[in-house]
Amino acid sequence: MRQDIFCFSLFVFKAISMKEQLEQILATAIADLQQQGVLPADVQPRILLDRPRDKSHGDFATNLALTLAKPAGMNPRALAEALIAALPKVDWLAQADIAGPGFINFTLSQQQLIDQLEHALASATTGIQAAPAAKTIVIDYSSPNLAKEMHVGHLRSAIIGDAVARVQELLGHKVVRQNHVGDWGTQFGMLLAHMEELGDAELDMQLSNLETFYKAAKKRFDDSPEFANRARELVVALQSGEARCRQLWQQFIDVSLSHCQEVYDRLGVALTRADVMAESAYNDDLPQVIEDLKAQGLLVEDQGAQCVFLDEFKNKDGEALPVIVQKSGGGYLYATTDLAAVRYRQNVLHGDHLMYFVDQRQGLHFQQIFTLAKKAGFARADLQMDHYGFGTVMGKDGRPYKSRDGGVTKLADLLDEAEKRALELVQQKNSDLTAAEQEHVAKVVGISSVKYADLSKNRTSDYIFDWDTMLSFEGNTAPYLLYAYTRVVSIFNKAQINPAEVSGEFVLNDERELELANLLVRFNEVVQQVADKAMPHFLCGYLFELAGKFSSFYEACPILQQDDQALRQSRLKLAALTAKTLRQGLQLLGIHTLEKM
RNA sequence: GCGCCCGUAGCUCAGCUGGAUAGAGCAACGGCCUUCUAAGCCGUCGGUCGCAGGUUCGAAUCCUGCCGGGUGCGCCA
Repeated sequence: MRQDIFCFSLFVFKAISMKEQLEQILATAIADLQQQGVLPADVQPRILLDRPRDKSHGDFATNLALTLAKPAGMNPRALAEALIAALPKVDWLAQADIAGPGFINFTLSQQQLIDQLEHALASATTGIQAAPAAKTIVIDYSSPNLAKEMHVGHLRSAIIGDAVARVQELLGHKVVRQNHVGDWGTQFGMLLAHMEELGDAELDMQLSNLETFYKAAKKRFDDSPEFANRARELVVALQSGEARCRQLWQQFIDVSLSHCQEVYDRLGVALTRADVMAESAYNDDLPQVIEDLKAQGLLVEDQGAQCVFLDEFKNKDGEALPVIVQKSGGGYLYATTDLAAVRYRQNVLHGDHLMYFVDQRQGLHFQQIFTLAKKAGFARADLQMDHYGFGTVMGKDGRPYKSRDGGVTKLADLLDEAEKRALELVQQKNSDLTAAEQEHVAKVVGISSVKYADLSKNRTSDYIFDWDTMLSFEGNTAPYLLYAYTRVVSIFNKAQINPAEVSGEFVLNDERELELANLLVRFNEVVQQVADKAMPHFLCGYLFELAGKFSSFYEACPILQQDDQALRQSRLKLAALTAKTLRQGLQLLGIHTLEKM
C-alpha cells in the first residue's frame, strides 16, 4: 500500500514538468503582487523561462522583472526582489537569485533532479509527458509520384514526416499516415502505351527498373507521333474506366508501389500499403468539389477554366490570384484533389490537425488550399492545417543533388551506396566482428547516416548531401551516436547486468555526473519542442550533446572499476538512463541502435 | 514586378517566442590508451552574425531600405 501511495504521488507530482511548475509559482507571485498593488492589476505578463547557457545562471532564468519594470514603474532589480519574496515556498526550489540587470535565476534542488532521473528511469516513455488532450493528427508525407522511381527528392518528406509521426504517437495522439501518391495524370498514358507494346516477359523485366522504363516510354513518346497519339487515347480510356486500360494501369501502380515499399522498409519508414491514399482515390469526389464551390458562389469561369479568386493572394497588379480547379478541357488538377483530400481527412478520418510534409516550393499552393478549404466550408473553422516545408537536397557544388551522369539518383541506388560506403568503413576498423556482423552494422550505419544527415539539419533550409560528412564518426552524425550507444551498453554486457534492474540511489557529486544528469532530465522538454515545431533537428542536437556529455563522463568517471559500491550503482544508473534515452530518442527519429560496433 | 525562404568561423551547421562573454563539428595545431569499445576524450586557434538605419534597458533574433543567393506566381504535380 505504501508503495501504491508513493507511486500515485510521484505520478501527480510529475504530471507537469518542472518548467510548468515554476511558471505556476511565478504566476502566483505575480497575482500576489497585483493584490498588494505593487503591480498594476491589468498587466497579463507572459512568463518566459529560459534554460541559461551558462550554468552559473542556474537551471532556469526569467526576464520577468525586466519586462514588468516599466508597467510597474519600478527598478527591475527591486521588482525581481519583490517577486522572489512573493514566491510560494516549495521544497524543489533550492535558490532564486537576482542577476545582472534584473534576471531571476532559479536553481532546483538536487533531490528534485534525482526524482526526475528516477521517474525517467521508471517511465515507459523515458519521462516524456503525454499531451493533455489527445488529437487525431493526419500526416501527409512521402507522397511520391508513382510514374517514376523514388529519388533523392523524396528523401526529406519521408524521413522528416516519419520522425514527426513517431513523436506525435508517443505523445499520445492518434496519428493517421497518408501517403498521397501520384497515380493519375497524363504521363500515365505514355507509360500504358509502352506497356501495351511489350510482351509479358519483357514487360516484367522492364518494370523492375521504373527509371529506365519511364525514360524508354518518354523516348517513344517524343520520337513517334503514332505512339504519342496512342498515349493520349489511353489517358482518355483510363479516365473513362475502360477495363483493359485500368488493368494495365493497376499492374503498373502495383509494381511501382512495391518499389516504394522496398524503399520504406529499407529506410525504416513506418509506411505501409494501408497508408496509401492515392490521388485517384478522390476521382469520384472531384465533380462534387466543383459543384460545391459553385453552390458557394466561389467559382468563376476564366478563359474557359473554372477558378476561385482569393483576395488573400494578389498578383503583380494587385488582383486576386486564381486557384484553378478545373481545366478548360474539363480535367481536374492537383488543387482539386487536395481540396477533396482536406474534406476526406476531416470528415472520414476525423482529423483535428492536418500536417503536410511537402517541399517548401509548394508553400503558396498549400496556403491557397487551406484558405479556400475554410472559405468553402470544406474545413471547419477550427481545423488546424499546416504545411511543413523543407529545403532542397544539394550536392557539394551547391546545386540540387545529381548523380555522376547528371541525372536524378534513384533512392534505392543511393541507399546501396550508403551501405557500401559504410561497409568499407566498418572493415577498415578491423574490429572483432564477424563478416555477418560487419554487414549488419554497415546496413544500419549506412541507412541511419543518410537519415540522420537529413534530420539533423533545420527542416526549412537546403542542405548539402555529402557522404564524407554524414558517414564521419566525428561530429553530429549517426555513426557517432550509434557508437556512443554501443559504448554504454557494452558496460552492461561486460558486467552481465541488466540495465533495467540497477538498484541503488543516485549520488551526484562529480561535475561530469551533474552535467549528464541535468541533460538527461531535459529529454521531455526537447521532444515536446520537436512536436510543437515539427523540427526533428532539435532532438538530434540534444542526442549529440547527450552522447558528448556521456563520453566526457565515461572518460572521467570509472564505473565498473569504481570501488565505492554506492557510487558504482549510481553511475550505472546514469549509464542506464543514458542508454535508454539514446535508444528512445533514436527510435523517435526512426533509427535503430546497435549493440556492438 | 509581387510573394515566400536564406545570407553566422576557411568548410558543414546550431542559435527556440529579443536577453547576460555569438555556439558545435570538420579542417589546422598540441596533449591523453598496462584501467569499462581511442569509431573516444581534453585543450589551442578561428566570427565587423551580408550592408545601412530604426525600435528597445538589451538585437544574430523584431521593423524599414539596400546588396547577394534560392524558390514560387491562371489551366504540371
